[in-house]
Amino acid sequence: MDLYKACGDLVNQVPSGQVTTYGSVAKALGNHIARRAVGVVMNTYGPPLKMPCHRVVYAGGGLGGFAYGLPKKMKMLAAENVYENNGKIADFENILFTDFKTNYPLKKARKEQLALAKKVNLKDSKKLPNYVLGLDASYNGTKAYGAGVLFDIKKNEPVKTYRVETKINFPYVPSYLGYREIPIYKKIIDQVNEPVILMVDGNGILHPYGFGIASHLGVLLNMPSIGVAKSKFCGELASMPTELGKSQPIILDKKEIGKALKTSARAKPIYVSPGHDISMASALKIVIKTARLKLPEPTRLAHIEATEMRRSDL
DNA sequence: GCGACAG
DNA sequence: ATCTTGTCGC
Repeated sequence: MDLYKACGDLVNQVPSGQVTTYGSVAKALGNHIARRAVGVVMNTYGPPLKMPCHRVVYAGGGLGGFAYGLPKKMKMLAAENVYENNGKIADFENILFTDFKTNYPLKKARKEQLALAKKVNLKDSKKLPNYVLGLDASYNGTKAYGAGVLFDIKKNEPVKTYRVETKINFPYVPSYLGYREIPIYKKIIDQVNEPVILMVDGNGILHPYGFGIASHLGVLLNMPSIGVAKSKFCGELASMPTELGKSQPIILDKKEIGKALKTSARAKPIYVSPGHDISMASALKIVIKTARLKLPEPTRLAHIEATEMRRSDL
């Protein structure tokens, strides 16, 4: 699914003499939550996709942003008889275009997530592997650098590092992270021969639809997986964990969807949730066992590696 | 201005 | 995720 192209196809429908909003384009993509992603897409990928970014403005009629500067945006709009009035688009309500032709790609994606979410298994698979594969990605525009760190649980040490580079076609949209990063991780996992537990930078079932990237990846590849996030995506926690190595449940709709785990005395807790083919208890146990600093070693090392790959490639 | 939506 | 030096504190 190429959401960059889908975004370009929508913005190209806005006629000269009219404007639309970031949120309207997002709704046409299938979810208003993608409004910020629309701005990011135009800013980062607008030129190659050739879309009239200058016709996209804020919901209240504010001017919005422009990669080449606001004066240029206003000049281009003026050439189409669209003018500014005190920092707002004149006659905004009457020249607002929202009548997009679309097949709502994000609605399709959500439907797919909901179907796949039914396959999530939260019990431990017969025999959990002795290895963890920590996964993380770093970005420069449309280019992604992915790293996987194979980690021996018993010996408590990294064994091998995998690296991949790939083009991506999906922006970061909250609750759709899998569609952006799974293609990267698949390329890494293809090279791994040992049975592993996937440890992903992101969430498992700690997700508004119970289907974060760790669950998504685990179900698609039929592998046990764990999600480890640095901030809370959703749900409520009764109290903050204070003691090192202790956790507090995160509740959503009266169900426990994850744990806030204190792994460092001074840092904020991390958020652990099972992805697939693993229990909450085992997911937590493995994260605790592999954590020396704030983040568990497999993801921490993968993060360092992915960042280094990007920097050395500049 | 506040709160906040993983990466 | 990315843009970014030094600095405070355990």
